[in-house]
Amino acid sequence: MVVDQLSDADVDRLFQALADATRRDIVRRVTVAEYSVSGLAALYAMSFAAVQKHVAVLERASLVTKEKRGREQIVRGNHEGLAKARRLLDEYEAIWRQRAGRIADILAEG
Amino acid sequence: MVVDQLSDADVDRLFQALADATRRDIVRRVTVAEYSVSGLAALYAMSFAAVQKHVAVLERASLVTKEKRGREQIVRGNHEGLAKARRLLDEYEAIWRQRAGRIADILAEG
DNA sequence: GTATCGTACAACCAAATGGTTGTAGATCAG
DNA sequence: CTGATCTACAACCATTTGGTTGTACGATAC
Repeated sequence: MVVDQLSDADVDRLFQALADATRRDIVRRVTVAEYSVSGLAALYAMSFAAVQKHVAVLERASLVTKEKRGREQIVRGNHEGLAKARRLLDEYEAIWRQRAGRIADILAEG
Repeated sequence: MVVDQLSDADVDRLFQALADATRRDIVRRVTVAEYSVSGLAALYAMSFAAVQKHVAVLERASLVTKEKRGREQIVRGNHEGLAKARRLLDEYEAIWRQRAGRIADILAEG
């Protein structure tokens, strides 16, 4: 049962966003607690602009959300994006199990 | 409980490999049935060499395996890679649920 | 008001990506 | 043996990516 209405481009963006260690670390951190962009930037050995770009990539992939608070931009984990990624991998697993089932059937027949 | 011994680079390769629609399609197909590299190449509007590169990316990410049979190279889905990716997302989900639990606790206290 | 902080964004650069064509080595068919 | 098929890989090209520095602007502190 296909539930999500995700275009190929959406899925590309999702996995692409997850394909970087710094971004995965950001996702973990903002899931546990709130961070401003500069708060995040302070954690990594790279420029503010670089971290800001990473956050933008995660936002486009629906893995985090940003909310303006005063002059800060608060970054939070977005469960929806993560859930979508998981559901996609679940579909692949389902295909795999079907295949395993068919093989078992064939062996049972033979 | 962390089970896998995956380096950041391994995880990068995994998600990077999944971040392309052609490659995801290849993974689905070779999970369902066996294909030679040229058999796969016939399915897509791109050169044999391009498809071969995609297969190589998937192989490095442990999402497919190749096995020589005569002059053909048979490509099959590799469940291990897929399972690793899923387990990673499961860990993220676990972090999310812990967070949700903490929030529930705070609300219960307050 | 002025200085500072947090953010956004442009311009730039090196490296990686996703594609191409061409060449060459194995393997199989006749 | 010869020719066709399957694969691998190099060289090349355009675009994207992940980083940099610099500039600009709104919000805050003094």
